[in-house]
Amino acid sequence: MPATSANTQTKDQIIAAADKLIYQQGFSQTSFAHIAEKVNISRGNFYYHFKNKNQILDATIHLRMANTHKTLQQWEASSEKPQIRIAHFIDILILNQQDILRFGCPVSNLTNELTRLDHPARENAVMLFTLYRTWLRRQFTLLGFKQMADQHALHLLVQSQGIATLASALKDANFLTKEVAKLHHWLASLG
Amino acid sequence: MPATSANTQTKDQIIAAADKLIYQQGFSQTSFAHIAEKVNISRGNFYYHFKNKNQILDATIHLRMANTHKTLQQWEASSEKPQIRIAHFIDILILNQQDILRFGCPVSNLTNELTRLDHPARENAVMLFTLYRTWLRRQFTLLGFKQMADQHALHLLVQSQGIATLASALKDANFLTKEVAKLHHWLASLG
DNA sequence: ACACTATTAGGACATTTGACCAAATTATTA
DNA sequence: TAATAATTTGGTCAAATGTCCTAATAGTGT
Repeated sequence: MPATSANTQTKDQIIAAADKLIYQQGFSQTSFAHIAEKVNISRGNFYYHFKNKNQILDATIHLRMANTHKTLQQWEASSEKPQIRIAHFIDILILNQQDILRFGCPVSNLTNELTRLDHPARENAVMLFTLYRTWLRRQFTLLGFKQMADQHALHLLVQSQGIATLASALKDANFLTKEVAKLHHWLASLG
Repeated sequence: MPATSANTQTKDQIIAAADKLIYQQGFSQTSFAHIAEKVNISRGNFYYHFKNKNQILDATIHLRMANTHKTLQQWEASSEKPQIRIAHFIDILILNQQDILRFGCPVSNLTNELTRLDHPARENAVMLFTLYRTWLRRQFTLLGFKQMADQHALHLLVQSQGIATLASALKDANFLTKEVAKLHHWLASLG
């Protein structure tokens, strides 16, 4: 069976599988055996692409940061109106409804785990929060807010975190839908 | 070295240590070796008091349920005014500030982990949420709310979860304090 | 065809884990 | 004190884990 071609093929597949498994099971619970099974490679192969398990975690976080950056740019390009852009953020709760109900929020999950592990990569995980916070703050600034921009950004982060946590714990899709509607109303009442 | 006396001495110590370690490190990351070190017993001793690791988890959850029940009763006895009772709930974010900043909320942490582990004890962990929800709903009912009582209860749970998550991720005690003040204002504006 | 590099496979290793057990120790009761 | 029960110890076991290493294989350029 010939290798399919590209240089980073296997490496990217490992990162993609790690990304998904870390979200679903957590970093500690995600073993090389699990990833190897998903990607169909041998365990020993990892150490050609990565120095150790922590480097896979780093690569995963960098992948998430890149994806987040891309998403934020798409939202920015989707409209000139900050309200519409911000609405996209609220809607990720709906877009990822299934996953959120099953596993919760990937950002807070990883941050929380790395915090409790006292893991050096914690800072990078927190940066995913900061990415959203900074972007939201900018949108609220464009909306005309000055001092309140950051508070509004944090408000949205608090709400989405609380909603995701409760919806996942109660496994209540209806609750999630209604809370998202509330958030949209709040956003509309601002402009 | 003679055993100190009481029958459930060691068993209770195990559960207490497990409770703390599970909060700080998570259930999976809490090993018998960890607990044994804290309680100063041998690893083999566990299987005299518990059938397996899951039974320690069960005991821990039951301990938390008992403690929560006791706390709710104390809040109820603290005042005739539901607002004051509810205020106690809000204040646990301040009371447990240190721990929350370091480890997050113990209820959602455990529920989230057990959910992602597909662990049978998940249902019991969720019951800790339900305990607070039901109690808060009753207080809001006493406050005069009927249909909205449960929504208000969920609102408080969402807020406290979001605040705890963000405060822990950002490690920002000031943010936590301010958000708690907001919650108190919201509560005052209801009555 | 040949040599050289990139990639992968598979095994070995030490460590940790939950689990189990028999022997030793302590406490209780007759 | 002697006998019985309650409790604790320390060791063993198999499975899983991250890490490391060497040999095999695939790909590339001469």
